[in-house]
Amino acid sequence: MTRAEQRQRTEQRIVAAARQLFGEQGYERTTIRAIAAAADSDAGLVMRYFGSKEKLFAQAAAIPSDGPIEGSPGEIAGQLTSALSAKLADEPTAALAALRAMFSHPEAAAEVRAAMTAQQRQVADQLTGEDAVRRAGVIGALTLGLVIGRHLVRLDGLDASPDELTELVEPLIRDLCGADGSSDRAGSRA
Amino acid sequence: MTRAEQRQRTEQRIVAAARQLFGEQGYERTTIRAIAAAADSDAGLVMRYFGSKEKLFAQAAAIPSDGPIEGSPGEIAGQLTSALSAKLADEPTAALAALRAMFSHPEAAAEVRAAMTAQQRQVADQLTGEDAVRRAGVIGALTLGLVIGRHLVRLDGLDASPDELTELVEPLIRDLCGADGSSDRAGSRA
DNA sequence: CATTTCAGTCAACACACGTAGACTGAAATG
DNA sequence: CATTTCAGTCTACGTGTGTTGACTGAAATG
Repeated sequence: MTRAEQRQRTEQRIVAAARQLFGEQGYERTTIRAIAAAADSDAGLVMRYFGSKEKLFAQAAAIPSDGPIEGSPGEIAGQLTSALSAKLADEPTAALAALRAMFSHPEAAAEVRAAMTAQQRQVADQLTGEDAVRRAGVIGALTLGLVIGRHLVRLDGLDASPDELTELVEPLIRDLCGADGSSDRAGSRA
Repeated sequence: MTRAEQRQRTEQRIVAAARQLFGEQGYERTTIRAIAAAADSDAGLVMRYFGSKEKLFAQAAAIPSDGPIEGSPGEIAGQLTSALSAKLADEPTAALAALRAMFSHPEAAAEVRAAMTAQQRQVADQLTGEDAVRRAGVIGALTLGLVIGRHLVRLDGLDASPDELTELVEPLIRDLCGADGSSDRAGSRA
């Protein structure tokens, strides 16, 4: 096995171990030594390859962005719903690491905020009404709550299949997008 | 000033400082020394009064429970909405400390899970339908996402007034409670 | 084959943390 | 007033951390 290959594999093992441990225990409780051990490697090597714990975290906890979101309110609702469904289906390890760490680690918080803000802005720009930003915010909050509630907190009832949950949530998202029959939305009681 | 008074005031200052710092920085990043300094006190004294960092945290991050939730689906929706509204209005410092810490501190996670599970069970017990637990879970996730999104992550759009947000969220909660006109709920597309 | 490069290992540093214990002076007690 | 109690302060210990740098042996290079 060539030297470059060997190095690449080791780096990958380290990043994978870091992702898992950061995701399970958060930033502060995860030590370089533990990561190195889990990757069958050495703390000094981790430092040499990634420079610092901070940089390793940044690399391990980068959040993959969802695709672009566009179209009519109904289409937007559909795209949001299926993006949510994907996040419920498998454990998004990298995102979980960022999510878990964000509450005690400002840089991780910025990462999550950036990822969510980008998506919300896409949504808000294409919804009509003066409260579009607010509605996009509630959609973001709902998504955030579901992902955290399912993967991190393991709330009662959120261990259902992704399909069962999506079925329940989809009408809410459609409502918030204003994708229902008439042109003005729900607030039937206000 | 009597000695008992003096002690009580000092303990209160310490708990208040602990609540704030735990809420701002999480469990691990908050040091006994920093708490003592913020309370104009001494680390050794904090130890003597509270025994350990762990015990101080438990006292500072105890989550006050909402009142009982009961009645028809419509009433339940109303109670949930006003409880949510309260959580959006002022910063629930103790709960924020627990919320922020829960992601890196297992004991805090248990605290939050217990508080939320208790409320969800109350709701699920009084809703009809086989998916009651799931619906209560989604309500919990929505609440969690809104509180975290507003106070911890400061998501776009969630900085609106509590009334504006409540107005937007209430129909969703009513829907999840099955409080709408007809007896079977939304899922018009399923 | 001789030399250089570099992945991997090991030991050690400086620092910050939770925690323990000795000490001081004023309030409580008789 | 003499004694005890105790709030508050200071110093120090042990431990675990991120990080550094020296060392080793095999792969790369000429």
